Amino acid sequence: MNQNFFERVYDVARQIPQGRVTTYGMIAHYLGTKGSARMVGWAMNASGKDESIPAHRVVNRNGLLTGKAHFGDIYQMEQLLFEEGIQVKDNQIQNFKNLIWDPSIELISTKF
DNA sequence: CCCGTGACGGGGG
DNA sequence: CCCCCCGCCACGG
Repeated sequence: MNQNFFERVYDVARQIPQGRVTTYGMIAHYLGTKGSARMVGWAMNASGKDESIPAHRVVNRNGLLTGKAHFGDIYQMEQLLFEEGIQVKDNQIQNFKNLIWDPSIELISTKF
């Protein structure tokens, strides 16, 4: 089940619509591993070279760009979001609540 | 094998 | 608002 974990994370991440964002915790919760938000972050870390995975659309529960240090340069994550119409100020996504895309709500539970 | 280290999050003070 | 603690678990030293 664990080798699939990263892939399951990536499958969810790939479905995040442009201009929307989700959180590590929401993905973990959707996958049924509520307490493993950290592993979602680890998965994003490992996804680094795969450009089909929109890692910039995954932020922490407060809408902060806590993962920006892992992109090419420290402005890359913010830049990618900006190109999708998302405003960021001091690492904080503006209008965060209205941009959240929660897989547990937005996706039909087709797991299995 | 033990241990520190996190792109995290919830709870409590 | 701030801080600390704990659960989580893959990975590297």
